[in-house]
Amino acid sequence: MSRRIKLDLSIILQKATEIADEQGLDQLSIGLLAEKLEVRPPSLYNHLDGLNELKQKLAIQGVKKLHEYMLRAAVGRSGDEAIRAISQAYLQLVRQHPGLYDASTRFPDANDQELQQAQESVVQLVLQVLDAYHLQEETAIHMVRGLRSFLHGFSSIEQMGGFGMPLDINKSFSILINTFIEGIHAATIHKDQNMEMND
Amino acid sequence: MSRRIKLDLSIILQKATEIADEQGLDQLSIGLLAEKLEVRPPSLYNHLDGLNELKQKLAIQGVKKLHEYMLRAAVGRSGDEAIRAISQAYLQLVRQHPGLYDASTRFPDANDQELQQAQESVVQLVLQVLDAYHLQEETAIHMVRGLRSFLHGFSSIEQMGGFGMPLDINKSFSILINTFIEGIHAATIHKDQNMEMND
DNA sequence: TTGTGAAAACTAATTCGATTAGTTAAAATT
DNA sequence: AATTTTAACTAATCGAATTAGTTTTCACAA
Repeated sequence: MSRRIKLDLSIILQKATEIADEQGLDQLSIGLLAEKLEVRPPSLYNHLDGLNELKQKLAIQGVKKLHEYMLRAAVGRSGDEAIRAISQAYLQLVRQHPGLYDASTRFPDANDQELQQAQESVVQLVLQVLDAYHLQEETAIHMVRGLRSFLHGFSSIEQMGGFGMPLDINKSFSILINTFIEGIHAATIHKDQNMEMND
Repeated sequence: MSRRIKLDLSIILQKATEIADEQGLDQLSIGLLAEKLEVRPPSLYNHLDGLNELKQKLAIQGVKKLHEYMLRAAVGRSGDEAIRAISQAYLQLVRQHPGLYDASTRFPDANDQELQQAQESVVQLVLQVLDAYHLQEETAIHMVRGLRSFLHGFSSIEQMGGFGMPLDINKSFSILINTFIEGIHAATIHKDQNMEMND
């Protein structure tokens, strides 16, 4: 007989991702995961330190995949078009990997180097897109926060089934992104003009 | 000797709220709650059906309190000022009752009448505030979704310590709310050209 | 080919939190 | 004062995560 089963961290993460995305992150348990992998629960401990660490790894995967989606969307685009594209990519990531995304917002290990680096990549990508507007540095950061807040809020609420009204959700999304884009235009104060805002 | 302890659903909810707000919703357990109430865990089952029901009750409290905060903020205000006020109230609620708010987004029982009614109240309140802009009906709903998304996103990210850059968070918030308000103004299409405007 | 060591599976046992069953004490009501 | 009800309690069960300790398989060197 060959070895009962051939496990591997990446196989484990893949199956865990499937469970989290399909059944919800809270349904992900060592027991269920072991069952799907046709292995006894303790076997998983040869590859990871426990459920919590597993979720943290998923969190990292989630942010990396988010960056991947957004990067792909941003390639070859700039300005308003780029903002629309990365926003759609964000929403798409959350729709396609709700469990992974959930992990990335609920189990981020603030001390993890890899996670921080992935998060930083996302922020940098958005800042780069905003570069086209020549905003003041601080303003650009405020806008990144705004876009991120909106995207996280919108997709989270959609995931929890929170939009009750019978009105097309995708339409809301694109209208609101456009609204935000107008806001950026309004906030545009060229660096070259170098205005000082003190308060 | 008098009865060992005097329990009561409202006392239980109050203590549970304290724990959830101070230590995080995930730290709330029957065991810890019983300990804080100086009672044995099983005693709590005389007053509620379990941990899950408890969290659902907290969710309801959370939405009710959110409405309460926003309503108080909206009184006597209208237009842009009202939007700023209810937005600040939202953020304040999340800051003062992170656990309660968390419960309301993570454990809403979609079938609960009381919860639905409380949520509906919040939506109605915001719609009422937006009335001042005489938006098209659909547009108004899109804007409610936008404001809600932003507020939920911003406060959630703040709670998880997600704003890493060293830039004042309150300033971001007020700038972004103003940006959103400009967006509403831009979206303003009068339902009825004969209606009087506020600004 | 065979023996050995490491990796990674396994079984068995522990722990901890939630929950249920069944008992008893206090309070309220007649 | 007796009885009924409420709400505490103890004891027991259950399920999930984890740890301990054992055994199987595989890679590789003699």
